[in-house]
Amino acid sequence: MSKDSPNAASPSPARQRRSSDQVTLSQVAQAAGVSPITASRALNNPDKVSDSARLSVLQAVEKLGYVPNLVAGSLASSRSRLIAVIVPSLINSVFVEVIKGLQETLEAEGYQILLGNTDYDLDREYQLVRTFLGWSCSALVTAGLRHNKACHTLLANWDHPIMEVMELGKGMDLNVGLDHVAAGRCMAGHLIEKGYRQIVYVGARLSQDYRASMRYEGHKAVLKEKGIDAPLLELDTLGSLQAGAEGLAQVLAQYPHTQAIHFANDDLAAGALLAAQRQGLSVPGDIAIAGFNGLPLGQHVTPQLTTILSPREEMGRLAAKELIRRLSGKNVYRRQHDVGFTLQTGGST
Amino acid sequence: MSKDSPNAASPSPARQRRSSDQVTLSQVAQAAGVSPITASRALNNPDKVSDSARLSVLQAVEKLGYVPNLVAGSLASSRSRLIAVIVPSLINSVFVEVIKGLQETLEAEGYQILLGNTDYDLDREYQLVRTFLGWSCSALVTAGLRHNKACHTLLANWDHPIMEVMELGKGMDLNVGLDHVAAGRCMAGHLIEKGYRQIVYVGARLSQDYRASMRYEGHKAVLKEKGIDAPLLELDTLGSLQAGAEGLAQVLAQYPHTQAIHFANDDLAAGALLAAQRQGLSVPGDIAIAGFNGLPLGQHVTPQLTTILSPREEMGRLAAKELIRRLSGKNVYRRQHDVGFTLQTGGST
DNA sequence: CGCTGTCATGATAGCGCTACCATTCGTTTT
DNA sequence: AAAACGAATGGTAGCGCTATCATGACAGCG
Repeated sequence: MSKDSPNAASPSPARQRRSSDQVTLSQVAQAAGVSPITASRALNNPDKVSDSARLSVLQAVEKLGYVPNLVAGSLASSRSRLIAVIVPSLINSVFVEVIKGLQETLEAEGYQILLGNTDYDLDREYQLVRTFLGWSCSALVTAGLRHNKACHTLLANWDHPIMEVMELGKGMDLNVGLDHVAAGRCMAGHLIEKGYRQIVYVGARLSQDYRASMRYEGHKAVLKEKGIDAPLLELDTLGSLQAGAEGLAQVLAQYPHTQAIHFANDDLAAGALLAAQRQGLSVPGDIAIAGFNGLPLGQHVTPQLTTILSPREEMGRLAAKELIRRLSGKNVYRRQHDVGFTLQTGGST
Repeated sequence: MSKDSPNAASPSPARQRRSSDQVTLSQVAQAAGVSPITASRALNNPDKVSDSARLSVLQAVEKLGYVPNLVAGSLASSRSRLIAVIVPSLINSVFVEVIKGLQETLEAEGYQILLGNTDYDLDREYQLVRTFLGWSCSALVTAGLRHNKACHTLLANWDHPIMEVMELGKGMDLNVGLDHVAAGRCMAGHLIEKGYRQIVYVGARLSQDYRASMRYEGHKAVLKEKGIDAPLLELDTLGSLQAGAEGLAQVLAQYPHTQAIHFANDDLAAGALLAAQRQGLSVPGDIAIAGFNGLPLGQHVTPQLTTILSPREEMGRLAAKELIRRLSGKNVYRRQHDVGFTLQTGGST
């Protein structure tokens, strides 16, 4: 269906634009017998117009099936009610849960989410940020505090709220997250306390998932304090149940005396636990297993997985609330929010 | 004085707009010594300008740190390179995987995703569609073929591609999905073939997740053909491991002679399987369990879960490719794509 | 040598909406 | 009664970009 309407043979219309048959605000205004600007106010600042004007505008909207052109509105007002959200991965359910928390809160306030996925690539992040700034987003949410140089300068000169989530630290603007080093310390402390001494930390793609390596730092520090070695095994695949199973196998091969494995996340840990089960290994008798994140799965396997519960949806919701507060003019409540974490001990350690 | 630059101290500037300090294309053009329209072409239709012009424009862009204002561009061209994606849930990983497939394909072509979540509410979907149309999206992707009346008329009058995914049928425009009734038949057939006769179908919120109830229809039809009763148990919570465990308990209570349970999805099925394990029930000896989706988890539990594998990322990728084809002018390849499904038999049946 | 065709570039005029003043009118204040 | 005020409304001028047409330069061609 090609949409060429220039059938009327007007000899010299000078210039012609494709007439987008769309209903415009002016048409609504005309139908309602008011000026366009009043119609605009009736829709966007209802309390700035009289009841009668508002009513007739709303009726005209209904009658004509008017759909506001948000692009034009944004250009005119340089406000878009779009929020850019940039995450490193959609496979990892952790980020999806944060998005979920963001979304339910932001949508309720009339904001839309522009979603970007960097696949753990900071250059990709920069490109996404550039694009999103071009949409005059009202704010930007990004996972993590690390950005490349270009991205950093771009954001530093941007005069809208920036929210960095997931980890805690000195960010560019607003920050909601948790202390991953502390989380690593916490779990390592737990394992020590349980009497384990031969403990291997297993992560996947640590250079990308640098938050997992921050947890390893915490883990290592605790073991160091006790004079214990902290071997690290890095898998080359992304975190998954499958990878966890492989991690278990590699640990057993490389460090046969291992008593406990501290996995970088629950996907790995659960994968290892289920694999151990298949192989007839006793957990924690033969090997203890711990994870991170507190995924539901961990509570349904036998034994239950010892893990650290991170409040992911809550993180999204809190981030959204802070952004909304900021966007409504109320300036800065707190720049940094520690959402904390909870050690959840299960039978697996 | 033809144009008054905003910094010149004109005593009575009559009207003043907040001068958005942002670098504009005109400034770039000026710095490059070309007209704005040439600068525009240099960025958007590089092969329409001379090499020298293109080069100087690109240098000016770099030097001034120009970020194109996509809002203005979209208004002028009524093309936005935004794709609206509307899903009913983000908790259900199935939709996230479709989004992932869409995204990796669309982003590569320079499209951005505007994400909306209906929470299985068709009125909410209508609101989202309205908003998204206001952004002059280039296309819209929505999960499912069912919409409310208002949404339907709105979309029917919209002259951009509409892609309905997940299920298969007569859609508004393009459609990529699978036949859920057939999938239900397939699994029921498998269970029958395995010799089970007392089979309960367990779903969660079937009025919302109507695709699950389509699978039930298929399931029921097969049993009917064999003259077997097809009891249905509907859970009131959303699909989750926890709900699956509860489903198992309820089935055992209400239908003590049950030999097999056909769950609406793998979350439920895996939850039941793990629960059975905790309770010392033998699967499939005491009870057989089947699911739908082919989540990785199903392959890691013992016994492996019998399920139906649906190509979710593939569905997203295919949908994106079809959209891109359509958006590039190449008209309609095929309006409807059946991505199919695969029965994956595991030890659980 | 004029005629047409192609290429690179530019001038102009919006896209549909809202910010910014200006105006009107009825009501309050001094 | 005059002045001051606030509420409702409207006129105008853009927001920053691109579609459309117009132009000039130069090549090919009868």
